[in-house]
Amino acid sequence: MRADAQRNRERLIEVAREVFREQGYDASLDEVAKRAGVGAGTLYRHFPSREVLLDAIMQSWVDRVNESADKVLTHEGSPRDLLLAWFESYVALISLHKGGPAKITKAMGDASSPIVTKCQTLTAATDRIVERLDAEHALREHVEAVQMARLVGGVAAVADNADLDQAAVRPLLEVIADGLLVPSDARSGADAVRS
Amino acid sequence: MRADAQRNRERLIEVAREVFREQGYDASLDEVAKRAGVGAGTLYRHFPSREVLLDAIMQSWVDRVNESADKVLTHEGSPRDLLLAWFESYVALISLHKGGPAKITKAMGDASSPIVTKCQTLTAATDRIVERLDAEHALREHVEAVQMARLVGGVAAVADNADLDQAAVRPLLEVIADGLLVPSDARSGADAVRS
DNA sequence: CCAATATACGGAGAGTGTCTCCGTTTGGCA
DNA sequence: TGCCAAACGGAGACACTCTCCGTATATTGG
Repeated sequence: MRADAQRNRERLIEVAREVFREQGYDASLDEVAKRAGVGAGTLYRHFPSREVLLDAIMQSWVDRVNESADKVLTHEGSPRDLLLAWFESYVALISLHKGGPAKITKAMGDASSPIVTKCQTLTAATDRIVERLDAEHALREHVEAVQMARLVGGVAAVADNADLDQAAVRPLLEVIADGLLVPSDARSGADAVRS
Repeated sequence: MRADAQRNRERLIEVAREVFREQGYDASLDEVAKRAGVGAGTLYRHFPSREVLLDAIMQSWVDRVNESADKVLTHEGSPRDLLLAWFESYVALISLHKGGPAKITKAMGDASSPIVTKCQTLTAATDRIVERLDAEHALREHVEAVQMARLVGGVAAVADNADLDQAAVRPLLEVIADGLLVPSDARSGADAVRS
């Protein structure tokens, strides 16, 4: 790739990240081009669609997802706390921009989406959490990472839509956690085994 | 109102319902006007915004909500079955059109939304279910209808986004139900009292 | 039945956003 | 330095929302 093309590409990503943060995923792409000081054609040559641009923006995001999962897994606490910690991370990660949760839950099931690899990262991270909890026999039977992702994605979508703050989201996540974990009295046995 | 105005208004609602069902809530309003055989001005005079038009479309929907709640409440079965029956009705009711769940969960918290009364209908219906289950001591403490609406709305939003079918939605609703209901062994006592 | 008039209609067009096409410019190599 | 493939830019076609105002018509009182 020619040096000027490389520069423009990077600048566009940088500016787009800024604009999307300010105005949400629906922001005008021409605005992005203008603010980056390039023509609309240049933007669309590098990023044929809004989705492809989003994909590029999210490169660094993949690292954050994995870091968050790592961090959550080092937590020493009850399975419920661990699960809730991951849920809160999850919501935060997909709610970086307005409209983010909808975008991501939509792409989740769509193999042809340009950001499908990003979603896989997220699912893989969720899977690590599921495996850990499964090893502790803390989860009910037949709990899959995809379902967990859908449930928490749903909460994030509602929170994003209705402008809920973290305090309002927490109880919703607790309900989901309680629905996924084996009831507490049954679990106390498993806890005892583990410690 | 003049007779022709009345006619146009009704025709617009009818056509809009059809177009929205076909193309989702983002369908072009000019398309609605054209298909109804009126000018764009006529449409916008009757319905200054897309939201107002949606509100008009949904008049009959209010009845359906209440009917569904009535029907669910006549169910003879476990609290879990009753709750799940309502959840499925709820999802169906807000998923009548593509984009519906997002629209409704968004309006849910927004007192200035033109369809706020419709949302209240939905919340009121959910409240009836909550009261019934509360009377049976089947719900955990501090469960509010709003939270329930958000959780199920979230699932509906995901399902709508990712094109999930009913079979895929069911387990998600079960998780939420299990998270809201008191664990089964604790509940058996309450059941005994009721029967 | 016929004005007179309030009421409603229609569609051109302004504003905004997406995306393409193609003439012009430029980076990189021989 | 000179060539040319690669990249640029922005005008403009197309789509959608919403407004404005000249035109048409339903209604009503005489």
